[in-house]
Amino acid sequence: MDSATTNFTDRMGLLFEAEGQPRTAGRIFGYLMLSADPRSLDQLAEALSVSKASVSTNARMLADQGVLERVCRAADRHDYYRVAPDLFSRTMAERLKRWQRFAEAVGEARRTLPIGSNGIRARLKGYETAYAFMVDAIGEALESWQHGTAGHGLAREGAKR
Amino acid sequence: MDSATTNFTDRMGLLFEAEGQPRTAGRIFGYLMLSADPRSLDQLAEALSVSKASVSTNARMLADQGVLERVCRAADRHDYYRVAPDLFSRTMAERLKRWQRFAEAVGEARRTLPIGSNGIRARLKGYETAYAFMVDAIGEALESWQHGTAGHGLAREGAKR
DNA sequence: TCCAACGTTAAGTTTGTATTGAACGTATCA
DNA sequence: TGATACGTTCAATACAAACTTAACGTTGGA
Repeated sequence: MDSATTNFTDRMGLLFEAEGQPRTAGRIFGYLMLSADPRSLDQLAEALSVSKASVSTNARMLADQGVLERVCRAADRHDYYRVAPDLFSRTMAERLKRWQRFAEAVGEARRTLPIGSNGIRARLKGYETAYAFMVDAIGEALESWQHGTAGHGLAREGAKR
Repeated sequence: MDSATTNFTDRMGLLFEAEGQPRTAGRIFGYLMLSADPRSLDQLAEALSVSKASVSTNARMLADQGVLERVCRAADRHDYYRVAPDLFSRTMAERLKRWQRFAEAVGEARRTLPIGSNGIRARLKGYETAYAFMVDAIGEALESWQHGTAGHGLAREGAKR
């Protein structure tokens, strides 16, 4: 494993950690980002110097999130993982979901707040409007990216698979 | 403290936790979201049943991030905190920064990868392009929101202060 | 000049979470 | 039908992060 790969791998570990995810999950992701081919659990455990149990848990979690994809080869009992072809869309969608959870909480607070809190209610409504606007804008941008109408001159993500 | 406030406060604690931040930070934020006036450290500690030290640390961290704002009253030695008037912009800007850190790491990997990894390099370039596109789109959306040209019919955030 | 009320910092403790090694269940091949 | 090679799960451990109590430095008032 070359030094560029090591650097990137560990850096991803820290970035994931800052987002509240296990460091190992980030390192798996980083390593797979720089892998030409899908990797088996054993390969990952070996390359990252972590137990196979940890790799299994973290890789499956990332697959559940849509960050990784599990691929099977015929006549091969190994599980292989790679970065999801539609990583970008999935990540964005996940982010939108989180913001929506926030907006939902704000909306519920606004509706259940005791009477006489009109100033606060107005403020909350403002936040809801702002987030709805942004979710909308991002959703549209995502849409236009996926359909390759963004004028960036590249095939859309995952299109060739 | 009414039940709606308690619910929202604790819910924010959990949402913050899922984002990798201390639960107390989220609860402070939630409580201030529903407070008509700025609150002192003592008030926060009392309302949230946590030590003043914890409130001090977390509130200052949130202020550093631009989530909260520290306000001073003349002839009063207390620090007061409130939710930042431009919370929405600041939060979005923070998110963009995080994505940029990710994109920077990808770019550096692409440039330092050993020779002969052309397939990977192309893939990385694709991710960089995608993120650049999205950062751009969000930046523009943010801009149009701030200038009140989004057609939402509301004054822009923080405008009245 | 002392005292009291702040916010901050530091040390110690607790709590939760990630990782590990081992046991388990399953499937494939001899 | 064993035996082996998988991935997963579980209990125990190790680790890291957040909170609390206590000490500290500073400021304003008696």
